[in-house]
Amino acid sequence: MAQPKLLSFDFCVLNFKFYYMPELPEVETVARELNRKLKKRKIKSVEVKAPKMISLGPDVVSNIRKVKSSQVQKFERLLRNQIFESVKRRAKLLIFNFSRPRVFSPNFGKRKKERASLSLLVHLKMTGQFIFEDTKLRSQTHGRYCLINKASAPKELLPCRHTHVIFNFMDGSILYFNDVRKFGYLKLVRDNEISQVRELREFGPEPLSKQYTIGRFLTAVKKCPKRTIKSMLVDPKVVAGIGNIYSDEILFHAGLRPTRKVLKISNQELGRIYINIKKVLTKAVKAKGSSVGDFVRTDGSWGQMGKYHFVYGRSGQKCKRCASIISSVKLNGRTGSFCPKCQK
DNA sequence: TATATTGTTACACC
DNA sequence: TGGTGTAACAATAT
Repeated sequence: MAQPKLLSFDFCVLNFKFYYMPELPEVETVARELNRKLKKRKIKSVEVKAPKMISLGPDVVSNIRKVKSSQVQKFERLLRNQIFESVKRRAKLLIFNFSRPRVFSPNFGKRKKERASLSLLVHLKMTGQFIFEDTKLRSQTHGRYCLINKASAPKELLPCRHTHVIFNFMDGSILYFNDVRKFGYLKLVRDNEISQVRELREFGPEPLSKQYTIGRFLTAVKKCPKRTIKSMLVDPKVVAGIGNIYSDEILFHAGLRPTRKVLKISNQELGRIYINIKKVLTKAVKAKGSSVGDFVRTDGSWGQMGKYHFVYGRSGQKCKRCASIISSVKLNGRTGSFCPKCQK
């Protein structure tokens, strides 16, 4: 009887059902939540259980690269005593900033030893998730809950077999990083190295920024006249943060099929796509924020998030607008869904 | 066994 | 040569 009530308040879950891949709105939600929850918390210790998921320095990320145990130790050591300052998002990448640790030279603190502050870059890829566990909940329950999978078997003790990195805070609260597929990564860099991080350099513009104008959109798109519009929207170098789900939804609302070639799209149609990039993502950022909250309160009820989707994941079902059957195509190795009547 | 997924890379083709 | 597409890869639950 007491348990659902407990879960409804102190337990902050920041994750998504495994087939709702985190894209810009989901990562934005995670960033905002974590920013609020982690601000000024000091790390007591870090445990890395899956060395392949972490890396040090701005090097190119590779899932295959073996990380030596010394690097794991260094990763854990560098993060110890760090204080979370902020969590931000760039494309689908989470950027954690830590405050500069006060390190003094041996001569009685007269001279500060120069040391760059640290940033942690985290990509959730498909199934990465952060779960923050407050002190209050932990003192009130024996077990901890990990809603990592589906409604039929939602509860697992934390840490579970998919927990790969654990952040223990001074006040007893804990942040878990889980990833079923292990495609995600945590990359620790010094702030003076951050400009060398390749993925950050190569990201296209943020679609929700004021700087992302119709002009920028048109210029970028028209550079590749022979590509399909869908492949342009999901290309992080063209525009940041859009994946399979939102590209499908944007194209539905713009009324264009994903297979259309850029060359054969009119300026008016491109304008509709641009408008809907802003519209769909803005709506999703708002919706994700609230639906995640609902999800936590209902404990195991995963619904809510898909209710705004018109085409994604609805192949074979009726179009919500015209009742035609939603079709799908394979494009660049990904499934694209569209309504054959609403989208031309 | 086939499928789903992201982002990167290797390679074929025009 | 470079623009473009295709396939493979990482991992694992369904």
